[in-house]
Amino acid sequence: MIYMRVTLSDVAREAGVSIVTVSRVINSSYPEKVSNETRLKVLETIERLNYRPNVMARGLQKGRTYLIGVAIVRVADSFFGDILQGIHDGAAAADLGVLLGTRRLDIGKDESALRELQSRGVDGIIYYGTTPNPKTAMKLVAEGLPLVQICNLHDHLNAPYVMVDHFRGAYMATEYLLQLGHRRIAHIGVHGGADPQGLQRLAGYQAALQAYGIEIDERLIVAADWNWESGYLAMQELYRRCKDVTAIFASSDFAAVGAMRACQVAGIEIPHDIALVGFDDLPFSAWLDVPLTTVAQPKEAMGQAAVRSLVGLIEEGSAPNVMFEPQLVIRASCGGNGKTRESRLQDQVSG
Amino acid sequence: MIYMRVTLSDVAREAGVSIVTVSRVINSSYPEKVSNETRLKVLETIERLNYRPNVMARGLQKGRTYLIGVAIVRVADSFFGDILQGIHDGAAAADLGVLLGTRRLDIGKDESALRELQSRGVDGIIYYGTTPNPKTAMKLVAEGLPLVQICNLHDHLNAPYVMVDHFRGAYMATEYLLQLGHRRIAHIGVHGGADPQGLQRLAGYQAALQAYGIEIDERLIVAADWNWESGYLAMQELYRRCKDVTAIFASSDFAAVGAMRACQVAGIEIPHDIALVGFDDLPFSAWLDVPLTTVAQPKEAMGQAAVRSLVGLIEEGSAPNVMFEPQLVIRASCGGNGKTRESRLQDQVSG
DNA sequence: GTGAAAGCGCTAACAT
DNA sequence: ATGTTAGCGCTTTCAC
Repeated sequence: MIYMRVTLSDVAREAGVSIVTVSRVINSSYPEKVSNETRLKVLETIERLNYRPNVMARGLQKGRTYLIGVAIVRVADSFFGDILQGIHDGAAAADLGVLLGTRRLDIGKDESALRELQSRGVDGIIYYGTTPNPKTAMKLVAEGLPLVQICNLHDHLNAPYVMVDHFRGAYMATEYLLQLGHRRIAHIGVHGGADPQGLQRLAGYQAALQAYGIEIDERLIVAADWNWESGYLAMQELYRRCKDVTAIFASSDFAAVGAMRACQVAGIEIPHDIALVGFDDLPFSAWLDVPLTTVAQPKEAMGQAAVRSLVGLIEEGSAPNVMFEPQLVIRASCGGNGKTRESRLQDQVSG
Repeated sequence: MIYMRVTLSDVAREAGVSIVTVSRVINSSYPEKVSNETRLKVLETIERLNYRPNVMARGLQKGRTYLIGVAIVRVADSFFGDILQGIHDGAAAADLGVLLGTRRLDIGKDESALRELQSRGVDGIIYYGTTPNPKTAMKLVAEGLPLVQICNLHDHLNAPYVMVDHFRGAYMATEYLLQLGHRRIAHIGVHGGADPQGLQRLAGYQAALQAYGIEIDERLIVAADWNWESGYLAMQELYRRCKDVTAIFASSDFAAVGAMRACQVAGIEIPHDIALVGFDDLPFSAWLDVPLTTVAQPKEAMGQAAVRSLVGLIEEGSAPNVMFEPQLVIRASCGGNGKTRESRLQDQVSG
């Protein structure tokens, strides 16, 4: 069977009125411009024919598609999944559709994803950049396409952003370790030039150390990536470099878990031998054998905020930047007064 | 600045040709119907003006949107994330856009998500149902909207499906435990009537036991949900019921991890005291303290297959059902010859 | 080879 | 209160 949609004119014909009248009934923008009798007749016909307005056709006329595009690295990822969920919920609330424009983690693949979204006529784009120099995004902004940056901030991109204060989050994590008495604190992080947020977290780590009068030891800073494996390898590298480390701030929970495993294998006990703090508060972090102390980002809230900003940009032409406060979630991986998973679960179950 | 797209007629005017000619240049369907000179001139103009075709307008004319809708429960989930990634990649390869139609886990919320997608004029829908009686989906199929079911199979829904053989996967998991010598094998699973796949996994578990001449003990079957907490609670319940269990087949890795934690807290050691098998092979399962033996589904491949099926359905009017084979991934949670995480990682790193 | 005209489903502006 | 006309950006006849 061929799929033929019911259109306005079908309804009009069936109801014995003109197309415009039906349109008026549908669009409440005409409160009392249709007689009650006609309105009822039309509504009945719509119901009977199972009519659904064609959003695309409406969009063509209005110059809007009521679609927003999301340009993120990939969706199969705990972190982006939460962000995307927030975006979706926010969009649903604003009657906007969400169009995926993912590209694989390859740096520089922004181009095609963004152009693709533009070509589909999205009203605006939520952009998670992975390039230090986001050329295509800048071009689109220059062309006037509403775009908001999420999580990552690009200096040269003239678009509002929604993100968490990475510097402050890293500072908080490091300071927490310092206050616990640690002095040899290592950092496993992402420092590729392409990742603004990784650099900000590094800077926060360094600033905290300096604030406590501790000299920065480059040997304690190990590069990793946003995944488990790299955290594992980074931990091995770190241990190769120096054995006197008592604490680690990892700039993502992925890396932290990888490091945890490397410790386990090497017979290093967490938190007894080494204290560990992560970043992001990913869903599994609370369910590890040693629940992870970490810096949480309000991921879903950020997704929703990004939609609100984008709507502002589309409709008012401007939107403020939104900076969320990170929050230190203290669990067991630094020992001390941290809550254990067990007590947390009791809270959860009883609460 | 207002965002005004460059249109065909802009290009035509600039290039001094008609709109149709430009359209012909764009659509390679007219191989040699345009003189080389004109073609070059037009292409140059397109480049200069940075023209991008308006996919929506094209769709309006063609009666297609080149958009497919994805109706899944939620995106912020390791499982759905992978599926969605597969769908996205498959769609990108077929030049299709992916529109999100998520609804929260509430049963019966299918309705609005599906209608919303229909209203946006998607060419077809990939559907993960959560209702035993998917009324809206059935109505859409009856109306002729191409729809393929993913992961879950609804008996009364006349639409092709792409999924893994849940029964067989559960059978394999249980048989593995049986071959390891276990006889008191419990099952933590999802048996709500709304979840076809949970029931199939239960059936596979039961069939394996029966094949080995073991009577089914209802006390060993505990209901859970697709999350950690419920696995944790289910394990506690199970242990309350009987203490002689030597193995557990959990019908999702989420539940398995929850059970693992409950064991840890209760001082039960895995795999020494109890062997554990999960289902789904979620990303974190390999990174647990005791890496989880589990039944893997080819999630991304299934997403891609679903797109191919949907394209077939849209373009040919039919598509075959696709049933993937589950695969038992043996790690450490059942002891014995299972690979440890450590050896796995060596493979990974060296390979 | 190229262009003019019609129309996809809808809404806005202007009648009546 | 209802209808007529025009046009959103594009593709598809059908002429030239």
